[in-house]
Amino acid sequence: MENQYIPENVEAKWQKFWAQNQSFKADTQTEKQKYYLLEMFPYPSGRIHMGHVRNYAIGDVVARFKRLQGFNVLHPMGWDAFGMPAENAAIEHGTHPGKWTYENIDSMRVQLKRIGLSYDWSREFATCDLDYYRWEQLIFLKMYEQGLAYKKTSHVNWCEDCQTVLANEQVEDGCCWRCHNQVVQKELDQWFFRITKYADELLDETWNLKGWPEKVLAMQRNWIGKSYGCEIEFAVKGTEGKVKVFTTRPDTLCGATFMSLAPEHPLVKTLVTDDQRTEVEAFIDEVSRQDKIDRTSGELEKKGVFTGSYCINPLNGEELPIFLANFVLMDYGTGAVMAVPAHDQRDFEFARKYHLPVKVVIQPEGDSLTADTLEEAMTGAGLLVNSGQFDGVPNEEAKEKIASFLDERGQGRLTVNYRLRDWGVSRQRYWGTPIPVIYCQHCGTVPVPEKDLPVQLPMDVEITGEGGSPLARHQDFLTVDCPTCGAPARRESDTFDTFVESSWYFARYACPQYAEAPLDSQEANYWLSVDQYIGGIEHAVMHLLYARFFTKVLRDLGLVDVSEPFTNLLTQGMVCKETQRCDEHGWLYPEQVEDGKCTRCGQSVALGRTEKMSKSKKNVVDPNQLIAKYGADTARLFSLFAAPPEKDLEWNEQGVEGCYRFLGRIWRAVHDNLELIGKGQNQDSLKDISSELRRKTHQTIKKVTEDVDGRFHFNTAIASVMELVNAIYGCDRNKENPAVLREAIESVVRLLSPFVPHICEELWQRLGYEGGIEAQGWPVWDAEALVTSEVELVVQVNGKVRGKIKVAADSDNTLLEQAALAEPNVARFVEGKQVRKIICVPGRLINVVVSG
RNA sequence: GCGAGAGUGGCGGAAUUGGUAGACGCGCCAGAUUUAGGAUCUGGUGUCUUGUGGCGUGGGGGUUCGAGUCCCCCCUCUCGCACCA
Repeated sequence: MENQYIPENVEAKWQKFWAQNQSFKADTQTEKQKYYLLEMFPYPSGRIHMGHVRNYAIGDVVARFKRLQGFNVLHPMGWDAFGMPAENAAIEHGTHPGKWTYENIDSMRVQLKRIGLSYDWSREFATCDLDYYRWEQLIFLKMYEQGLAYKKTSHVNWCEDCQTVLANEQVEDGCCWRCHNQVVQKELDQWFFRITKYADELLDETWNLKGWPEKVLAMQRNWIGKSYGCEIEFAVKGTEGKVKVFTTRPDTLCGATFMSLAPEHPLVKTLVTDDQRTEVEAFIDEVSRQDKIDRTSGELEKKGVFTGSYCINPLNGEELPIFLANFVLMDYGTGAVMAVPAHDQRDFEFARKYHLPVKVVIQPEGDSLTADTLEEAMTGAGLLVNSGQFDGVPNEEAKEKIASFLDERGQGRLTVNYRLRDWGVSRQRYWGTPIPVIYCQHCGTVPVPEKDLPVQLPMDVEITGEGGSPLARHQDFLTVDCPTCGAPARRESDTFDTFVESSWYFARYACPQYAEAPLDSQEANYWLSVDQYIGGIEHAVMHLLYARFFTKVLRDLGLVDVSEPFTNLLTQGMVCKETQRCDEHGWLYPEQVEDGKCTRCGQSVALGRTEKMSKSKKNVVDPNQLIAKYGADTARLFSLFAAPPEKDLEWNEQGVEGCYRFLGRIWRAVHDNLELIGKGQNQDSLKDISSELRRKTHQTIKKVTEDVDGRFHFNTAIASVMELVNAIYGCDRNKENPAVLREAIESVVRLLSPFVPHICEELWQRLGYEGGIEAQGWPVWDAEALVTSEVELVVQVNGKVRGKIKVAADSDNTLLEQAALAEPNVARFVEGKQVRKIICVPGRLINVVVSG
C-alpha cells in the first residue's frame, strides 16, 4: 500500500465502482422503509460553483447515511433546463438554446460525477425534455378545466430588454433581476394560475410544517398576507354610486375625514367634477408614468388631488371629500381607503399636507388627545369618543360591533383580504414550455385537445434578441386549425414561467419514464412527500410556495394523495469569501494575487469585506480546480466542516489545506497500523477489554450518529472523529490490544464514509473487505463500552470551580460530599465558613454553598 | 416601521435539558526529524497577574447554589417584508 494519500488514484476508481454496481439505484420492491432525499436541481449554466458543491455535499451525507442505516433511499438529480440564459447565449453565440442546454448538461453531469455524489442517475431528466414538459401541458389543461388557469388583462412589469413579463418578486429596485434593465408598466393578456383559491390552505398548513425553518414559514405567511377587516360602502353624494373600502380598523370609522382612491379606480371618471377635471387628469397622467415599483417604494412623496365629489359616512352621515392618492393601489383591497388621519400615520401626513381636518375618535386611557395638538397618528388602543352610540366602547370590541351594525343595515360586512395575488405564468419567451392553447376567431380561446398533445417547441427558430419572442414570428408553429370548428386559427406563442417546471419535478422523479400520465400515482404515493429537501434560502417564497400550491392542485386532480411536498426543509447558507481589490485593476480573482500584491501591476491589494461568492466581485473558487488540486473528498470535507449547514460558510484556503492534511492523517493511521491490526481480526472478546481507546471509539460512534441523524451538525460530527483519530495516534501501540485498535480504525473509516466516500471505500478495501463499505451498514455503539468505573467531578464553592476529584462512578451523595470537602483547595475556600448546602449533579459536579 | 435570526479567543466555530466556556480545525510559538525548506510527529496557545488568584460569551439589570443558555431594557449586524388600508 502506498504510504501517501493521492486522491486521483482512488476517486475515479470508486466512482466507476458505484456506477458499475448501480449502488444508488432506488427500488420499490423492498421491505425497507423509504426515504426521499432531494436537493434543489440546478440550472445547467455549464459550470458548477461552490454553492452547488456545498448543497450537494450536505445532501449526499444524508443520503449515504440513510442508506447505511438500511433505508430505501431515493436520491435523484436532474436539470431545471428552461430559461433565459440559453436564449441569451443563442443571441451572443448563435448556438441554439437546446444545443447549448444539452451540452451544458453533459458537461455539468461530468462535473457532478467527479464529486462522487450518490445519485440514482437512471432517473435523471431535464425539464426541457419533451417527455417532461408534455405532461406539464396536460396538467395545465386539467387546471383550465377546473378554472384554476384563466386569462385576464393586467398591468404587468415589463422588461424591454428581455421583452418579457416579470413577476413582482423578479423586480429588484425597479430593475429586472436578470438583466438589471429598468422595468416599465405594460398592459397585456396573460395566463394566471388561481393560487389565491388555495391561500387559506397554504397559510393554515404553515402551522403544521414542523420540519421547516421558522424563518421560511414566516416569510410565506407574510407573503400570503391574510388580514381580517371590514368592507364598508360609502354612498357618493348626489348619485347612485357607491365607493367600497376595505379597512382593518372599522372602529375608527367616525374619525374618517376624507376618502382616498387609487388613480386607476373605475369610479374616478364619474366622480370628477368639471372644475377639477384638468387637475385630476394631470395627476392621473403623472402617476401613470411612475412605475409600480416606485409607487410602492415607501420613499415616494405622498401626493393627491381632490375630485370635487363627496361621499357619505354610513355611520354618522358626515360628508367626506373624495381624493385620489398616489399611494393607494388598485390591486390591494378595493382600491379605496377611508382616511382616518388621527389614527393612521399615512393619512395624518396627507391631511396635514392638504390641510384636511383631523378628528380624534379613540382616547388612550388616562390621556386626552386633541386634533390640534396631535403630532403624529395615535395607533394604539383606547376607548371610542366622538362616535355616537359607540362612545366609551374599547376599540378592539368596537371593531366587531361597528362591523355587525353596518352588516345589519346592508352597508358593510366582515371580510378577509390577502396580499397574495394570482400567479401570472405567461412569458414572451422561446425557451420554455408552450402554453397549449389555440385562439380561433369563431370559438375564442380553445385549449389544445389532449389527443393533440404535446405542443412541441419548434427547433427551427432564429433567435436574434429583437422583436419579442421568436415563437410569435414562427408561422409554421402559429398556424393551426381550430380543433373545434376547423377554421384557421392561431396558437398561443407564450411559454410558461420556468417556476412551473420546478413546481412538480420532485413528483416526476418517482416515475420519470412513465408514459401514460404526468404521474404514476402508485409510485408517486410511495415516494412522496420528500422526506428531506435541501436548498438555498433564496427560494423561501417563490419556488417553495409554488411547489406547495402545485402539490395541492395535483392532489385535487387525483394524481397524488399528499397535500404537502416537503416534510423537512433545510436551507443552507451561502458560500462567502473575502474580496480583493487593486486600485488599478479593480476586483481580483484569488489567483491574480500573490503575497498580497496584484500579479499584473505589483501594487498592494486591499482586502474587502467577506461576501457571497460571485463573478462580479471575483471572489470565487472554481470547484473543478479545487478538485484537481485536492480531490473531491477534501472539497466535500471542507464544505461540511467549516460551518453548520444552515449558516453561511466562509471560504478559507488554509482551512482546505487542513482538511486535506486530516485525510492524509487517516490514510496513515490505516497504513502505519495495517500489519499490527492484522493480528486483531477477532473482535468477539472485545467486550471484556477495558480500554480508553475502546470507550472513545464507542463515544464517537454515538456522537456522530446523533449529530448526523436529524440534527445535521456535520461540523461537530467530523470534529469528534478527529478526536478519535487523535486518540489513535496518541495510544501506546505496544500495549494496546490489536483488536481494539482495529475497531477504532475501522470506526473512523466507517463513520467518515458518508462525508468522504472515496477515501473511505479505498481504506475499507485495504482493511481487507470486499464489495464496498455500504455492505457493512452503519456502526452501532455498545452502551456497555461507554460505562466507566471512575469519574472525574468538578467541585465548586459558591459556583466557582475550586478543584476536581476522582470517585467511583456509583458513589452515593454522602460519599461525594465527603470527597469534595476533603479536596485540599476546596477545603481552603470552605475553611472558616458555614456550609449551607451541597448540590450534587450526577456525573457532572458538586457545588458547596457556604456563607460567612 | 413590521417580522425572523445572529453577536463567544487572532480566525472558522463547539458547549444538545441551566451544570468545568472556548471541543475540533486554522493561525501562531516551541521541540523532534531533516543538509535546508516542505511534509510529518509531539507539546503549548482567552486575558491580566504570574502566587494555590482576578477578569471573561455585544452593554446594563434580574432570577438561581450555579447563566453563553431563562426573564426585562438597550446597542450593533444580517436577512425578509413594507405607503397593505
